[in-house]
Formats: sequence, structure tokens, C-alpha cells
Amino acid sequence: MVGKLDESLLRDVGPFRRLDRAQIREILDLATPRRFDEGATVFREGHDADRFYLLMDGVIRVVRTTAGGETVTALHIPSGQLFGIAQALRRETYPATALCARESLTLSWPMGLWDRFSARYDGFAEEGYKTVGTRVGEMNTRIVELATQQVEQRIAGTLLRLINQAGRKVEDGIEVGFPVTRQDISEMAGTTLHTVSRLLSAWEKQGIVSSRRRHITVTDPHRLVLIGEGR
Amino acid sequence: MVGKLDESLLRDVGPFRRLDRAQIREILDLATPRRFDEGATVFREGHDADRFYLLMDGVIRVVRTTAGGETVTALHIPSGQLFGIAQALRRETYPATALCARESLTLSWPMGLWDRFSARYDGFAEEGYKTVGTRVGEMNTRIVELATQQVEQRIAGTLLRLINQAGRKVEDGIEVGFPVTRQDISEMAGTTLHTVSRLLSAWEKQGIVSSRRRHITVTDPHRLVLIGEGR
DNA sequence: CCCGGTGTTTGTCGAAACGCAACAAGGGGA
DNA sequence: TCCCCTTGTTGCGTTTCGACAAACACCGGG
Repeated sequence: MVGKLDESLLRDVGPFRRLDRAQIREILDLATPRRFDEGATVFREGHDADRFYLLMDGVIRVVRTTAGGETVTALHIPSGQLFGIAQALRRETYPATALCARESLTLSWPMGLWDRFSARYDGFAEEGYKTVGTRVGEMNTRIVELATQQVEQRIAGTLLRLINQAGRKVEDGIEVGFPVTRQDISEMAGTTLHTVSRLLSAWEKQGIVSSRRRHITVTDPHRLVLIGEGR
Repeated sequence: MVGKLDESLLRDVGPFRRLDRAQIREILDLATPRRFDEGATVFREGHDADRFYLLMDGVIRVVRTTAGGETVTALHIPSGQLFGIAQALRRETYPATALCARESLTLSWPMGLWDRFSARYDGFAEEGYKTVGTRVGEMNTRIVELATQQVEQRIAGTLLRLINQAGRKVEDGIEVGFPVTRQDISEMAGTTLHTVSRLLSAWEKQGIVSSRRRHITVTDPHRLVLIGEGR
């Protein structure tokens, strides 16, 4: 097992921001840290929701799988956020599967502590619900996009969301901060990797994006916004 | 203004089930009852979330409107449920618009009372969060459907959901319990009214559904389930 | 260095679904 | 009763996408 975790780890993380040193100490002493490889599964859809997590570093991809075996990516979670907080909505099982889009570090606690943390620590429940609220908003937006927009607009929207959530400024634009394949993007936009590939090729010719294997850089975000709005 | 509301109104309604007579009395005395015509707006997307509601009777349709003016129906709310509970997720504005799919009766309270109710009344917050949890689950399902299924399957799924949530047993099957147009269904399934019309005509010929103007009856739900699964 | 697996590109083809348009059928109000 | 407006139907042309297929690029391991 690991030695004592340092209190500075949680000092600037949303749900714990209002707590004092001693409280953070208590919380850390109850936490289980863990490292996950890229592609590893943190928890699975339908399984008993026995723990909740805080993402310290990395990116989590939340996916659902259909009866037919197809995969749909619901959202990505950046570091510093809680996830797997089924208990907040009084669910007994996880509603989706959480994968690591790249190597990730988590802290986790038994779900039984959720209500205790909520009662004892100022701002903890508050932050948790805000997180849920934000995600519900995002889901809503996705529904509207899927229902009304064409594939081209949806892919543009998907790329923009990716660089917003996990973008890294690089020399010629903004790069998505974790490895993404065409397949991944197709699962986010609800289309096929073929269509994504074609479209990215076209955009690359127009100088809107540039991509290497598993890496995508948006060089002209403004154009992408226009495309997303339907020209 | 209306006279005193009767306590039996809330006795069997989810969020208040665990309360005693006196508590229900307190809550009712703070409530504002209101009747809405079919098609009336209860609250609008983006407006200040100043009240939360309980649907006593009727059906609420939750919709979002795109920049381009298209409408997408997110879900329907049956009577007995809380809605407009933005405060539970610490939102300051309503995330969507609530319309009445038919004549409806609501009680409502100032949003400021949400936290007071949560603290004071056993099971109130619990029920609220469960409701949110259920709706999040439904939204997730819709995302998966929109992303992976074809129009035919989505329309089948939409119809099944409608009769589950607001179905009324009639002589030759199960009827949707409020007026629905082809346009409405297209907004739920993310397609056009033309496609819906064609499909319903075809299904009517096959004896799966029967419809009159603004009324739809499913006569063979099992067949519809098969279609929804892709045959 | 070669080899296999994974990820990507590109082309062709056809079906699904949409837009347009014209028309039919009810229903409610004057 | 008549008229108008909303709702529903249907045919046709067009576009968009997905299915299939073949080949190539990149990467790590033996």
C-alpha cells in the first residue's frame, strides 16, 4: 500500500475547497488511491455502485453499450471531478461504464461514506449536485444535437467539446489532450468511423484541423464553430 | 384565490408519502395551485428558476428549442411527480421548457422552500433525487437510441415509452393518454412528421397500431417491441 | 528486420430518410 | 351550415450516410 497522501492533493479540488487541513486529512485517510492504464475499466454499467471516485489525473470516458454490442460515448470527465456518484441520485447500480481515455489516477471511497461526507463537510454535496447538473445539461445538449443536426455538424460539435474539456494549446492550434481515434469520435457523434475519416480528411485539406495517428489538433476553431452552426 | 386544499391530495404522492397530516397541512398552505390549458407553458428554458412544481393531474411535455427554431421533446412527466426542480442540481435557470400535453393541474412553491423542505421533511429530498436519477437514466437511453438506431426503431421505442408512461387500456389495445400528433412523435424520435406518418400508415395496415386524429392506440405492443429491437 | 495488429484512407454502391409539394380529411368557430 | 385551419397522407426526386472492400501507414515485439 501507499504511504500517507499529501493534503495539498485535495486543497484545490472542487468538492473539498472549503475544508480545512484537518478535514482533508480525515478524508484522505479513508481514500484508496489507484492508477489505471489507458483503456482500463474503472467500473461497469449495471454493477453494484459500491464506491465513488475522484479523478486526480487523466481523462475518464463514460460509455454505454447497446444490446447489439455497439458502443456510445456519453461524455468525458476531466481531472478534478467526482464520478461514479450514483448515490447522489440514489441509484444502486452504475448507469454507465467508465474507461480511462489515458493513464489515470483516482481516489475512491466506499459509497457508504457519501452521505456522511455530505452531512459533515460543507460544500461537498453542493459540488456533487452541481457536477450532476452540469452533466445533465451536457446530455441534454447531446440529445438535441443528435435529434436535429447532420453528421457534419455533430462531428464539429464533438471536436469542439473535446478541445474545450481537454484541450492543450500547441504551436499550430489546440490539441485534444488524450489519444483519440476516428472510431472514438464516431462513437461520440453517433456515426461511423468511415464518415469521420472522410470528413477529417476534407477538413485537413481546408486547414481546419491537422491530425496524426491518435492525435487531433484543431487549427481553426472558429471555422469549426461555423460548421457546427450549419455554415 | 382558492379555498383550503384537502390534505388527501398529497397523501399518496411520492415525495410526501412519509409525512403526517400536520406536515402535509403546512406544505399545502404554502402551495399555489394552478390550472393550465392544453398547450400552455408552465415555465421556459433559460428563465430564472423561481418555483418548483408538483403535477397533480395531466401530462407535462419537456422540450428544448434549437437555435434554428426546431423543437426536441426530451421527456414526458406523468402526474404525481415533481418537476422544475432545478434547485436540486443547484441550477439557477430552468434547463428546458415545460408545456402541457393536455389540461393540467399543478401545485407550486417558491424555490427558496426547496432546501427547507429537504431539511425538514423526511424522504422529500430522497424522492427528488430519485426522480432526477430516473430521468437521467431515460436521457441516457435516448442518447443511445438516437446514436445507434434507425428511425423505424426509434419511433417504435417512442410509442412504447408513451404507452408505458401515459397509457390507457381501451377495447382494442392501449391508447396514449393525451393528444399526440405526428409532429409530436417526430419531435420525440428526432425525425420528420412525414416519415412518422408513412410508418404509422404502414403499421396500421399491418394491424400494429390504429389511429384517429390526435389519438394513437397500440394494438400489438409485442410486435412493436420486436421492431424496436430491430426485428 | 520482418511481421502482425491496429488505426486510417479512399472508392464504389445502394438504401434510408428527408424535402418538396399537392391534396385529403376533420373539427371548431362564425 | 359553411369556411378555414390544423392535421394527416402520399408520391417523387435528392441527398446523406452507412456497408463493403481493398490497401496503406504506423508501431511494437520477436
